[in-house]
Amino acid sequence: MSAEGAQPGTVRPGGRTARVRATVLRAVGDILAERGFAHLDLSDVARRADVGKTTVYRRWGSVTALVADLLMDMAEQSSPRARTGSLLGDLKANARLVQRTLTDPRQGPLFKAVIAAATCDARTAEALHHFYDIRIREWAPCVRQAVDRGELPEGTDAHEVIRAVSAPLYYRLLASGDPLDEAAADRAAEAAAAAAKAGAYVKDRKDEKIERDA
Amino acid sequence: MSAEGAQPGTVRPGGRTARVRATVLRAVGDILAERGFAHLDLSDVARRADVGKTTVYRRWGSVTALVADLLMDMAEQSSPRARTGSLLGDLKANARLVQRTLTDPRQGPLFKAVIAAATCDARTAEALHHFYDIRIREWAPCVRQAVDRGELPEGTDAHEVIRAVSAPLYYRLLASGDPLDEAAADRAAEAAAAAAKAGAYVKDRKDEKIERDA
DNA sequence: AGTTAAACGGAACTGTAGTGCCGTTAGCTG
DNA sequence: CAGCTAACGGCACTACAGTTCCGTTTAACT
Repeated sequence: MSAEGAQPGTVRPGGRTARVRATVLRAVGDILAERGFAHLDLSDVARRADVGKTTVYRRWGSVTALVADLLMDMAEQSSPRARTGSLLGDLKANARLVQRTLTDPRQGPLFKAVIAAATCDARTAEALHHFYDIRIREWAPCVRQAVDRGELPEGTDAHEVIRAVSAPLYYRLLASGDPLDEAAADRAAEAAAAAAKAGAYVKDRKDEKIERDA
Repeated sequence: MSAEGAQPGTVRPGGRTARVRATVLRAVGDILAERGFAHLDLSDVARRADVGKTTVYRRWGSVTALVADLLMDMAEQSSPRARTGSLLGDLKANARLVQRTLTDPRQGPLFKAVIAAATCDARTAEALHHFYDIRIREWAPCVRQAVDRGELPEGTDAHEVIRAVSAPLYYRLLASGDPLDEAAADRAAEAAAAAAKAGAYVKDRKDEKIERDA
């Protein structure tokens, strides 16, 4: 007898199963990139991937689950960090990378769609957070090295600095709509570096100036 | 004869028409806040608003158009800025306001959903950008006053500083998933203030250090 | 108050997304 | 390489979102 609790695709992950997954995720990415999250439905995915409709419904079952799986896939391909020798150089390289990704004709719309999907479902959101966690971990050493070199104060939260570089770019992409050019990327990097040098990202500041209310 | 190009609701905007719009937008907000963008469909809206299904389809016609109209409505209610007397005080007040809004049980999910909708449609995105443009204009004077007081360098881009306060909070909400607490808000304000003081948001820097490549 | 047509709303219709059934293909194990 | 069954895929079915049609209500203007 088989353990009936197992999800389809987990017992025999290779061969055809893997091929179907790759084709389907490719189709999902294509649809998200060119039509956006709102126009994604499972029937359409099955048609585009040239795969049985039943298969898509059985293995994923919902739009958000599809996107979550796509994010798992995206999380595996990592892009290595820069090593320019200075904090500002590294942060600018990171900012430029993010900026180029978000303005790319395929990646930009894709990221928009993936984030939209994550707002609708907890599991998808979790997959997205995992994705960014990996990317941030990849780049955090830049900041730690800057601390070692004495460029930044001791106790600086490396992850927080890396996030500070991306944040303004994502804010432009999703909220304000301001242009996402190289100047914006450089500015994001410079601002993060300046704030970090001023100690804005030093963590666990128990020695903070005494609260002065009441 | 009537100009047939006119959109429904524009010729007789008062009375029942206005009442229907208010009820429908209320229902849209409710659904977005409690179920998210993916589960919003026009039939459901009509049912919840206790309004003829035909009306919703005729006047709005799509989910994104509904959200765009909701954003028009949201843009009208503005929240006045703080006047604490110092840049950091004002920025912290702004950061706290954004943080409280995004963690509010109704407003938080609503903002997520609205941003998700904006990623799927150009007109909705435009409405969202307009919404943030208004909010940012409202708070920009804080920064200009700080320049006048000599707290910030001449030529500092006021809008950019205000955006820099919100950006990390939205990044947490939508991308990284890190906690959106008061500490995060204070950090965002402090980082923006520090970067601004360092001159990271001075615009039109034609006197920038000479490019040194090739 | 009366007139006009803008806007609403009920009811019937249609296309298609989502589901269930079952036979076929092919991945893993020994 | 043979057997077992996980996983796929075609087909028929269902439910409901989205559309059309037309009669009713009522906002705007005189």
